[in-house]
Amino acid sequence: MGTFDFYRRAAIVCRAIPWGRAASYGQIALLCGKPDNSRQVGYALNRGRLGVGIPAHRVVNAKGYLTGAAAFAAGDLQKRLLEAEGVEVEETERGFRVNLKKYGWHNTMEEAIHFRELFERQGI
DNA sequence: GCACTGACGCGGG
DNA sequence: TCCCGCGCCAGTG
Repeated sequence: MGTFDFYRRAAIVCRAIPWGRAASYGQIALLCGKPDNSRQVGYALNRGRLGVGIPAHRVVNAKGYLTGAAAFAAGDLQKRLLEAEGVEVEETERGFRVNLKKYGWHNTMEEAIHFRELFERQGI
């Protein structure tokens, strides 16, 4: 799988993040079949490589920090978008943070298999 | 090819 | 829990 296909997969996975939930870069990379490519997920979102209609505000780091907040139009836009979906965002010394135990997108085995088969069918 | 970068993640202390 | 160091990998000049 090349990087182009990886970005196509990432776009599909990101669009599947449920309303009111948050997913980590590594989690998305894993669902795309490349667990070591978490950094590429951040790169793709930052550079708009995943196309339009991507709920980028639902992507945070593994500890729940909104590490991509600076890339939004306003400093607190990502925070407000999450709160508008009912996701509590805590303000800490080290930045905004969400509790992934409570608001994380906890994937089931069926979900992971679904994506794998979907990518297989689409040849990506 | 080389060095450096970064919306990252993990394990150890 | 926090803080580091290290590994990771595509992109960039």
